[in-house]
Amino acid sequence: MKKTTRGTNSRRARSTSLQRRSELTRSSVLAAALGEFARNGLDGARVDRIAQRARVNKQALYYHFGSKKDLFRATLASVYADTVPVERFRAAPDLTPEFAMRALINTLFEFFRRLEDEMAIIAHENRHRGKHLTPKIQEQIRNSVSPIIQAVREVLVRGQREGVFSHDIDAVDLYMTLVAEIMFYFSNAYTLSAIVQRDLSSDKAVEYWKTHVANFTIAALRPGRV
Amino acid sequence: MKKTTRGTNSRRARSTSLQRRSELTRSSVLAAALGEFARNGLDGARVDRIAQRARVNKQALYYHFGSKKDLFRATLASVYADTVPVERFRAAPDLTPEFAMRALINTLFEFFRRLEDEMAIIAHENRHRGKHLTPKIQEQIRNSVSPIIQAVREVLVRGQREGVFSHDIDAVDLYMTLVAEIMFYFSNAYTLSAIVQRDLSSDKAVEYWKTHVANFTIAALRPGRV
Amino acid sequence: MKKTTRGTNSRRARSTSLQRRSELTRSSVLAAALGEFARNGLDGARVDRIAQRARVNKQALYYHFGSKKDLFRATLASVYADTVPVERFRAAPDLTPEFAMRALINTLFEFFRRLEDEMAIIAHENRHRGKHLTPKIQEQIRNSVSPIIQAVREVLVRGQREGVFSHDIDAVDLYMTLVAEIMFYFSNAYTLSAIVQRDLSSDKAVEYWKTHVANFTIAALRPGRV
Amino acid sequence: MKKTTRGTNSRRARSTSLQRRSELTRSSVLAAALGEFARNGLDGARVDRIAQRARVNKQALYYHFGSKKDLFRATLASVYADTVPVERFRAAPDLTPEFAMRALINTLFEFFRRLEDEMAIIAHENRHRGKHLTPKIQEQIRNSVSPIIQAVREVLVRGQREGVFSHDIDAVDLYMTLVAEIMFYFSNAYTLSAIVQRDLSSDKAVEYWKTHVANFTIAALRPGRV
DNA sequence: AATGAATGAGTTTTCATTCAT
DNA sequence: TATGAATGAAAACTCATTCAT
Repeated sequence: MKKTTRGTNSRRARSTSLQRRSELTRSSVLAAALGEFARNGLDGARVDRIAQRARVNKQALYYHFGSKKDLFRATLASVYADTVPVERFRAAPDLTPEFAMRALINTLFEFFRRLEDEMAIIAHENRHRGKHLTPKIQEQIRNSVSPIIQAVREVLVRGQREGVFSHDIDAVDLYMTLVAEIMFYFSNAYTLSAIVQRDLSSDKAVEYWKTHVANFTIAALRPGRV
Repeated sequence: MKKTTRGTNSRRARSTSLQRRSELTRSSVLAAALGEFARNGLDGARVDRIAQRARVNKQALYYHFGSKKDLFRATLASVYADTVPVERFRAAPDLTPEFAMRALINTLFEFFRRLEDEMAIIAHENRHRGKHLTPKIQEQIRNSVSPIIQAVREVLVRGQREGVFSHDIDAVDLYMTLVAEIMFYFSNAYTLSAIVQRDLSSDKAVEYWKTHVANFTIAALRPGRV
Repeated sequence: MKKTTRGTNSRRARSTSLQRRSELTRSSVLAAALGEFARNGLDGARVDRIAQRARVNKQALYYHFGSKKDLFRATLASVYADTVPVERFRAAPDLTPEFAMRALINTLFEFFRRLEDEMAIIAHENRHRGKHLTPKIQEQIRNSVSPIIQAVREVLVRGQREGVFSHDIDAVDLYMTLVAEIMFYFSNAYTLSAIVQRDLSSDKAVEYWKTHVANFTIAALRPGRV
Repeated sequence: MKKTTRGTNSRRARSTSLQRRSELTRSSVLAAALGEFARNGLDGARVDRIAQRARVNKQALYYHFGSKKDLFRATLASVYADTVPVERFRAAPDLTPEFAMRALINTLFEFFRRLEDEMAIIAHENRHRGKHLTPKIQEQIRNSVSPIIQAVREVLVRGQREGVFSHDIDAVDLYMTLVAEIMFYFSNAYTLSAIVQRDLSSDKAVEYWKTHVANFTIAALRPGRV
């Protein structure tokens, strides 16, 4: 950027960089806040630490976000705003429904696996009984989730149409079921590990659970009397 | 799991002369701590509030538990120490395996439904990455969970023996699957509500999900090629 | 004791042992308090710790001494009450005055060297500007110190009479001078060690200082013009 | 050694814009801490009282010093960091060695007489068995003390060269001897007063002891067989 | 006289937030 | 805007002392 704007008058160069700077500040604060809130919760999080991690001054943080609680709200919103790469959930239409479903489950696993911090924030918010869920954020949640539900629905409907999936199941229910089995695994890894006495965060363990979920789901979807 | 300080009331101070007094204090502090930690987490919890709710002097709390962190540890342990009502999970042997499984799922729902605070504590501990899980507590977890796993195993094995359940599934995996679908529902009610735009905590909604889980599970367990 | 009183009626045996017990309690509390107050001062000392070290119940401590401050006062008094073994300071009359003086200095060194705790208490009291020095304690101080001063005086006077010590020095001044050089060494060992960069508490270092003090004193006492 | 916040007063906040503010806060806290720790020791000192005396917010104290213990360490360091007025210890070369020595002793008396608080801090640290003596502080001690030792050495050597002082004495030993007799007097004034039944802090009493110390020292330094 | 538990009044420390430059 | 310093309110924790058995 510097190279291309070299030569233009200094005032413009400065105002541009200020805008950019502001955005950079916001986003680096949000990134830092995500990690801090995820690990420590709203109360355990330290404003100083967020500012330090974001490499911005504390005052800048207050300037942009107003207060710690507001920053938490903004972070919560950003969790749903940023993170869904829609295209990843487009099921390949050339696969059989069963394999498309397995592929989708695989994608969901990989997707959630990287959202440790986001899941922690969401869990936290639920423990706060949705106190910070403004209508706007609720809408963001729906927007964010809908492409995933849509992807589930597409595969499900195709399977039903082709007669390989049961008609007795609803797409949203299936979505919730899948997310339950995936998120539960990742968010409860530590206490579950005590039960099964294995490290559930290892690649091998994750792969095992992924296969189980896929098999279980496919089995449940087979048509037949229920 | 909730403390039932049955009987002793007015005459308590005099009649429970011995070290009972100590136990009463301990248990009422633990009960208060459970609620406070569940709602607010380790950092958000207030020692004053716990003491107040427990109707004990704040310093009694320190006398018995040493520090806030230690109290959290003790609370976590108590979550698993309070005995699971084993008999509730004894499947009636006169039911068909399918109905026994449905009955078991029903029991699990009712069981977890009352453990809001306990689930929150466990969620907190997972967010803390198991920092407070001492070996002793880990053992308590296993002891606490094993009768439930055992109940799941019994029904599963009976169904497999009678040829109505698939042999492709492991009892522990099934246990985890069921708990995932149940606990996830209760712990994520608020953000999930934003998605489906319904109040998921109503009896009707819980009943709906319970039926879904049962149907889904039974379907998955049908024998046949996978 | 038990053996000799065996056979006497139980009441007497008990009352005797109670008296004894009381005295034992008092003295073991005082001994524990001495160490605790010496190491930690009045404010830093912990009543719990004193009771624990004395292996008595806290209530016993309060029963016998009333309060922490009173216990400190009692400890301060005991410092001066217990500790001077008069006979040790009787100078051997067959030594020359110079050797008698060296012997006396040696005795003083050995005497103070074992009084680390007592010196700390005294230092503490001085920092408190003598706040706890009741008239009674002041008298105890004089009683306790006077045999030492007397011993110094005897050797000094004998030397003066025999013409080997100067007449220009007062016995009390000499006593204070000696005590200054000895107590200062022991009570400031840690900061002095930083200056001379040696461990002043080693036997060798103490011996060196003892010799210096003796030489210096003897030299100062030689008769001659001042 | 006492802080003299000279000059700045009303305009202080505005005129000392830069990091001077910080330094002023630090130094006024240190000055207040010196008095409080001297009088009450580490445990007896009250952070509130220090902040109040320093006329700063209590939290400013934590901002600058971290904790009570660290403040004690800083205070201890400051005791030795405040520069010894070297020039005061330069002996006038036109005096005879004997008079130079008397002058030096006089200077030492006047010097230590004003260091009541500093001596108390040092006494506390010794009672703490040098627990807070970091290597850095140890070096500060040496640096602080060395000009005094040097002054003692100069007078001693000159006297030895001129044949009026004995060669049998070491400069550091002489320094320690003098400091012992001076500091001991001031730090033990209260218990010593009980012994001699006089008020040792009066000017007259100090003068008497000063003369005694000088006479005793000069006498000890006379050359001759030891 | 002995003991575990309780208590109240402090004391240190923390932390979000704001000021002044 | 950026920064170091300041601040007030609250939080955790401590400790001498007393109670009840």
